[in-house]
Amino acid sequence: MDRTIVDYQSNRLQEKLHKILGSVGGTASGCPIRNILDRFSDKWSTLSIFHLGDAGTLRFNELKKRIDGISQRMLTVTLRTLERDGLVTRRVYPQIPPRVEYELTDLGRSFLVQIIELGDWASVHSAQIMQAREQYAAREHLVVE
Amino acid sequence: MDRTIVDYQSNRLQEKLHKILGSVGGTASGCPIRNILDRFSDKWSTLSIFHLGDAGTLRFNELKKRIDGISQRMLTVTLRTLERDGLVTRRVYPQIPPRVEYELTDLGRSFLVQIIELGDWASVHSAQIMQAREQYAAREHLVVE
DNA sequence: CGGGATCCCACATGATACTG
DNA sequence: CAGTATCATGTGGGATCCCG
Repeated sequence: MDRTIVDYQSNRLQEKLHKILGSVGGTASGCPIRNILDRFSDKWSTLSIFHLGDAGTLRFNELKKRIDGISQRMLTVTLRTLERDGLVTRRVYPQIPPRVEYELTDLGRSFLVQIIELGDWASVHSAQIMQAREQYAAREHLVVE
Repeated sequence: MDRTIVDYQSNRLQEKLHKILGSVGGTASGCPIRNILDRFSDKWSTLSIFHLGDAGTLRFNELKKRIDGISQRMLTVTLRTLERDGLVTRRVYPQIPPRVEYELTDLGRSFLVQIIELGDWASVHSAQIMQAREQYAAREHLVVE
């Protein structure tokens, strides 16, 4: 059930790890890998993709209602970035008042699968992590004598 | 080979997605899921875990040498957080000069597997994303008339 | 309705200096 | 060697106002 102990030493994973470490080597900010990983780390990006994945197509304000606490500005900025990276399509209907619909691309759905797995991991291990945090405060640090 | 088009509509994934959306619902900053996802998004955390996963055990300065560009302060802060969350162990040898070794826990190795998959996704799709970015600059936005 | 433009501040992070 | 403490800064992101 709980796969906490993982065979991370499998050739397959080691291979991927070395490939990644090679790619991120130069911390030159131009590094595309780092650049993409930043999308995963962005709170608003992940939430936007979760909701678009769930709902299919959403208008700007529909999305805004679903993402609790996001400001108009950040939703705009986030969606622009996702559109620029090819994860989301933006469709404008030239009518008054304007209607703009957002939807995941195939690439975006592929991305969604990844962050679902992340979220699932977090969900499964959250209790373990919360426990570690509690112990941390009241712990003597490990000392080898 | 390239699984860009993914069956993201599988019951399994939808189930996980709904579970996640339920958990992140209240954007109360105390939310453990959001809280954990922040670790994934942290540049220095992911790099630290990559290198610890690759090397097994590393001393403070060994790790610092491997993570290009990290400041002493940020490495300390990062390692403390990872230790607090139970992802990394910190072992202090009381000798002069001091010797401190860091190593992934089982939980940390489980985490490592997740970010390897992320990095792999980024690596596989980076060309596609870079291409999307180039097109974005020179594109007429999609308008339905 | 769906933004764009500004202002502004908190906080994350870098640089530097000191220490057991 | 492995930090801690202090100071400096830049920028992510919220609040607000305006516009087609």
